[in-house]
Amino acid sequence: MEQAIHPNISVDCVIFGYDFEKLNVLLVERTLLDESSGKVVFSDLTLAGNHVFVNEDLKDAAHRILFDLTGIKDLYLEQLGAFGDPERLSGHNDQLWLNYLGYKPEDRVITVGFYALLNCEQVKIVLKDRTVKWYPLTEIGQLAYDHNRILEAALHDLRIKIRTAHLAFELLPEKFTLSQLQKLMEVVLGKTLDKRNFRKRLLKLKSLVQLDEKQKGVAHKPGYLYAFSKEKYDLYDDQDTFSVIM
Amino acid sequence: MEQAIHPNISVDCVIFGYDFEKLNVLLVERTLLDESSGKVVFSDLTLAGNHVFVNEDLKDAAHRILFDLTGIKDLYLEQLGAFGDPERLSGHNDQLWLNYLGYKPEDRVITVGFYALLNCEQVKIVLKDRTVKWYPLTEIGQLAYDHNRILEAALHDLRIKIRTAHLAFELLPEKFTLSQLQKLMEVVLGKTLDKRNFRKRLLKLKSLVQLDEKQKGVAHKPGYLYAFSKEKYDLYDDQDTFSVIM
DNA sequence: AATAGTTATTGTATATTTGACACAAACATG
DNA sequence: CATGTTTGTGTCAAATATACAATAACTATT
Repeated sequence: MEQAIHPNISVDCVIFGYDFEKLNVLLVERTLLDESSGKVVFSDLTLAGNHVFVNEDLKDAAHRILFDLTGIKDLYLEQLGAFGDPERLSGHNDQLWLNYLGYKPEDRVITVGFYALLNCEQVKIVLKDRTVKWYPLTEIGQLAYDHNRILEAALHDLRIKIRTAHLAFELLPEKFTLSQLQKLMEVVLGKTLDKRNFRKRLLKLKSLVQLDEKQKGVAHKPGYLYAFSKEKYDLYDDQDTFSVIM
Repeated sequence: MEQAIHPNISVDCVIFGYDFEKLNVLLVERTLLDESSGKVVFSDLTLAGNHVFVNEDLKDAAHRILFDLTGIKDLYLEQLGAFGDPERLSGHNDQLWLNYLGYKPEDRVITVGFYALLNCEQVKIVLKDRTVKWYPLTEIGQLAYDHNRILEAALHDLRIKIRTAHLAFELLPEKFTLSQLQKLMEVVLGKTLDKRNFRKRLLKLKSLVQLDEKQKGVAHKPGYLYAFSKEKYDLYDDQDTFSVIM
């Protein structure tokens, strides 16, 4: 792989992490220090992103960025589209930062947005040379560049696509209870669902298989564990999808 | 607007045109002549596309390309995403053509796909310096570059989004009959629909208004004309959308 | 002027899906 | 063993989806 950086094309990833409570997004701190005084000029947050290499496929670049941050190789990745407003890097802090990194601040950069889905349990080592943390979706304020727009687009797409059933499984561990799945849908869709009706529908999904195993160590009646069967999903394809869940 | 061409970023548009019979796509002929003999080296078809200007918004670039080809300014435009396979321009003919146009064939170009919708009646002057023609969707063979992939993505997106009601109106003239609308849905969705049930559902749409006018000059009972009301659509917003049509 | 050809318009009965709702069983804890 | 907590399950009414056919309105032809 050619390692030269392409000056005009970048990739930004909205990394959604679910912790059984809420949706979080992995954000990277961007802190500029004054070179002489060492004082903080500004400090804010960005999505995980970087320029692509000149001979690198866009999706490969996204996977590379995800791997560097989470150590996971095969994350679910969905492209959101290109963001190419000529003014997208023209914020004051953005210009200072690009200059600091050695880019030409006036260069046109279009970015391709992706989003990734994972369960927070999956990612242990989040630390690197820069501070990277989970932020609850509901508490995210203003981000660098046009990253709020990208986040918005990602959330919009997630809310639509999660109805196609298999997306939800990316946000859960391998084995999960129906209640955990329901809670996830409630968090993402932003509304509560009826337990009995939810189960009735879910059990129609051929790709959702009940295991011979129950939850352990919980102070209540343990639920059966379920898993997503990729084989059955591939088999039944689109019958097993779309608006199965509401 | 800065007129310098950006060497690394292009825009390609899938222009869908409906002619009350079938879906068509506007394609551009790409014919390379041997400079000395004048013989045709190859001749094939491409989507409507071009490089963006360095300070031009992506959507603006798409509109510019559409205007140059159709003379229409306000076409419905939807972004499909970025296509960035490093090998996307490496076909034999593609390399010859890029060289002929004066680009560096080895340059990395990512393209952003869009699709536009219009009724074939809307566009009169299709001629320019290069041959541009409507091709029935079902008869399109192999296109240049990765344009078959872009076309596929556009069609997929169109089939999903047309269920959100207002897309269909872009493919019809201002006034249309319910049968014309039904035929359009049948063509796009690729299946026949029950007339009575179709009408029952459609008439629930608040944004679809019946005019005091009937079809004229047809050799059968004339149908009422209908129109799409953008005002009512904006008013009722998402109640008026999604899976109203099946 | 009558007829043939074509498409528009409309309703009902049946099957299917959705939505609301409550209680006993199973585990951990103290 | 009593308490707290979550699981797992069925029915009925309402809404929605589907299948289906006969008459009306126009043009073209004779």
